[in-house]
Amino acid sequence: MVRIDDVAKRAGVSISTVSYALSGKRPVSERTREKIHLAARELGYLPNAGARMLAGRRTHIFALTEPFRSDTHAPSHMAFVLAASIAARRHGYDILLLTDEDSTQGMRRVEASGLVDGIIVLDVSPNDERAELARSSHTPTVFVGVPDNTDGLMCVDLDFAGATASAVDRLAEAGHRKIAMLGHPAGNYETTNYAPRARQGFRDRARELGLEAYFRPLSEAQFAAEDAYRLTLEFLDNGVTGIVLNTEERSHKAVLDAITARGLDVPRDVSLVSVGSIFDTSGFHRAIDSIPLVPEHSCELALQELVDAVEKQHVEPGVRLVTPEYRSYGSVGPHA
Amino acid sequence: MVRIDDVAKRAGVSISTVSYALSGKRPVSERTREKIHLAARELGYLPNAGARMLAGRRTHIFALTEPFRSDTHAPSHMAFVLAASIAARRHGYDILLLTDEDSTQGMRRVEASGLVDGIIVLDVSPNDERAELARSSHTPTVFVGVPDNTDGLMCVDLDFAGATASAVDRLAEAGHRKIAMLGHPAGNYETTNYAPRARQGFRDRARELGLEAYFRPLSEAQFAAEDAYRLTLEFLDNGVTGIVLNTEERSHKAVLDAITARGLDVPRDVSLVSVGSIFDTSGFHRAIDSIPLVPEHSCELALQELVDAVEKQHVEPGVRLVTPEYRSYGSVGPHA
DNA sequence: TTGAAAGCGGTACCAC
DNA sequence: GTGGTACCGCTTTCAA
Repeated sequence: MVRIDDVAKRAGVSISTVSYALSGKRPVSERTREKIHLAARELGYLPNAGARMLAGRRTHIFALTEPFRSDTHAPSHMAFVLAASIAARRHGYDILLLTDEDSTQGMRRVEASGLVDGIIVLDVSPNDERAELARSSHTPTVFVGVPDNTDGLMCVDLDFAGATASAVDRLAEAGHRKIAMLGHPAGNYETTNYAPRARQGFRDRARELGLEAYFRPLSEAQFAAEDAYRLTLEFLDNGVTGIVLNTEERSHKAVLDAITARGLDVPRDVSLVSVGSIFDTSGFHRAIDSIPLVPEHSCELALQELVDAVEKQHVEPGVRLVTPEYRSYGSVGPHA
Repeated sequence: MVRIDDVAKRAGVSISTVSYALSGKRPVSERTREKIHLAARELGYLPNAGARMLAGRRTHIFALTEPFRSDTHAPSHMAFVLAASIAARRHGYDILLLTDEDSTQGMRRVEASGLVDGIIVLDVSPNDERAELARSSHTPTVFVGVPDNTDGLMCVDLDFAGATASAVDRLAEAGHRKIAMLGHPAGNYETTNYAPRARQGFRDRARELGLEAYFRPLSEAQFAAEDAYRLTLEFLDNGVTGIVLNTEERSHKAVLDAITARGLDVPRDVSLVSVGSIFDTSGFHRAIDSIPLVPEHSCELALQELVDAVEKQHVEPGVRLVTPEYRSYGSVGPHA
């Protein structure tokens, strides 16, 4: 194993100068800096992780806690893990997976052993037990998602209310006066925080604009697509001309099928906007405008917060909402 | 932070005795052992990770490299990551995620910095570049999957050939003489190692038993289900009475649909065995016998190998195949 | 059966 | 701008 002394010797300087030259924590003359970097590169030197942790009180590792529940949607979940990991690497941190059945146990463990500099919490539920733990922890922690009680917590999430609101805006601009929203399975309005926020944004903005607006949740997951089909037919038969979708992928297809079944066309007769989807809505037979949930955005912001907290040694609690981004694929047209 | 001196003080012994009592690397009298464990528990003591790495030359962390390719099947992938992580924890190790675009880069990094005690390689391709790296590495590495050249490598995988062979056995025992196998998309027979092995086991055993046997791959993923439907009809029309499935979930449904479409019944007219599936085949409308790919089995075996190599400081190269396990759900019946 | 003390390989303070 | 060195908290050898 190549040690810092090896680099120092080869560059003809002291080990402290090597340390400073590589960390940049103290000015070093251009010439020595180059010599040192060259030597380090030639030797393939990387500081020993353990020594760095011990002496520097910094591990350059973040823990990622993610309870794998039975209802976990694997593709979304993976996208978030991957996005978090990539964002972390960009800041020079590695990700340690915390998969203990009891998620608080893993957090306690890494905290007590000083294994990580910070913790990223995924898959946040409204009354998440990890919230309380984070409050009493000395390890900076960021939530990707929003629990009910956010006191003293750093949270990052998509602005779901803003997203549905701007979907309503878009439909209103196009002249639609009677709109509807298809939501998640009803249970999600109890077990998640984002579903109600999305609904709220829809209702509030529709009221502000004086639109006639209907909201319908789906029933449980396995029947969601059938539900979406049936409810869409209902909407259409009631003269709805703009629909906001906040559902999983299969229901999107079902909605398109229902519209076709009535002999109608998007966007000629009906306009569609998908909100908070993590999949690609431009790939459907009929591409659908989207205000997507982009894991990369949420995670990048979360990591910035976390790195800041770690390196400034001071956490700034608060909920940061990612600004929704409208992606136009031509599924919204003027009201006939 | 609670340090070892705190525990030593509270237990009234020296720090070396605490270290030995907790690691068990040296006999300690029953009485002191108890005192020390009590003190440690009361104080919530866990050894500092950095200090342990530095002094003990062991990090208790394994790296997990998993290139996320576009064709990655998220649910399977997640199941393997989770299984690996759980198996690792059971052995007292944590998992560090390596998601660099260039997978060898991450491996080099953790090796040079001594961040991990070992490496787990997932999603192995036939000519995996990580194989060469593992050979020249001093960090013990285990492959979950089998590359073409396994010289000097530790590999673990399901015995796919054995699995299809025993599926053939089961059909032969039930009196079927004309059987068929539905395989993966054709490309997988070039880009993966397990697909050809499964095909091989099917062909060889059928030949040994003198059965009339047909093998058909599917076309690319998005048309797989349609293919499966069509090919199944062909099989049935040609008098095939036993079918081995080595495909993803949707094609299983398509096969069942095709059988129904011909007015036939499982297992009265046709017998079915699924091989190497990672999903639950007992949940279909018609439950299907299965010789599954169980991530927990592969990962548990892989972790045992890796832990052994790390703790005995000696790797024992070789390919360990997990013995297939036949799960009977009543989809195989006697040949009419 | 137990204790004292020498490292492990860096970081960062203090001098110059 | 650069170098010497006292830690960081644990493991493990050596001695008792």
